Amino acid sequence: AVMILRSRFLDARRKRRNFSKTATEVLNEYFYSHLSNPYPSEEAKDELARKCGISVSQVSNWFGNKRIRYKKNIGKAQEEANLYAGIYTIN
Amino acid sequence: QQPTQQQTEKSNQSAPVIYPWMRKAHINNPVTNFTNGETKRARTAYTRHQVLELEKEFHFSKYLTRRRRIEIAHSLCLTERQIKIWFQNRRMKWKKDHKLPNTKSKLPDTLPNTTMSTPTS
DNA sequence: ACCGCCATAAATCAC
DNA sequence: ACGTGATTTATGGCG
Repeated sequence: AVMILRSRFLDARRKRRNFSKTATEVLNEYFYSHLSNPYPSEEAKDELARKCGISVSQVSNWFGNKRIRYKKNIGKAQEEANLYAGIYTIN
Repeated sequence: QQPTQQQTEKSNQSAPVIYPWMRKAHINNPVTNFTNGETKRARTAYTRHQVLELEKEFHFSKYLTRRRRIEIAHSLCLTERQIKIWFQNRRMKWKKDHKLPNTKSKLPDTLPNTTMSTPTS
């Protein structure tokens, strides 16, 4: 029983923190301005990671989560997030 | 029940655009969810015992022979495919954990010039 | 034909 | 309780 609790301590996600507001803003801006194909290239991920001060795999996690969670909504509060990209879909 | 509203409001131009990436993928062996009528993909969570054994085996060797894969599949009540995929995923995880988390500059060496301006940690 | 790598999906975990 | 970042099963493409 103790083993089980112990293993949870070692999990990395234990120490989860939210990204900074500016980081989230940068990521959202990219996401919504590429809504037709929100799959950043490796180079784009690199740059986003730099701008946001997070790792590339964190950028990948963010986009993975964002895509799935956007899909699960479609037309809910997603319209309101259109504040980000407006109507200029760069893709 | 008369939604006599066509929603011709100003916020009209936003939502309805559905791009191909938004369509569902991998909707096989679904689990019938009655309460909501939703059809979800089943993702079996392996038991602690299964993971423990797989983890032990991985520590022994990162790659499996066909023979070993069959043995493990039987002893853990998983399919060969599941074992194979578990090891693939585990290798990916190992790589992720094992590579240095910082300074991922893949610049080989042989810097063309010496204008390197203070890496500063 | 088969298997590994990789990016990704989707569900789920855990703070 | 929920939001969100991370992890765990699973797919498909390509080499």
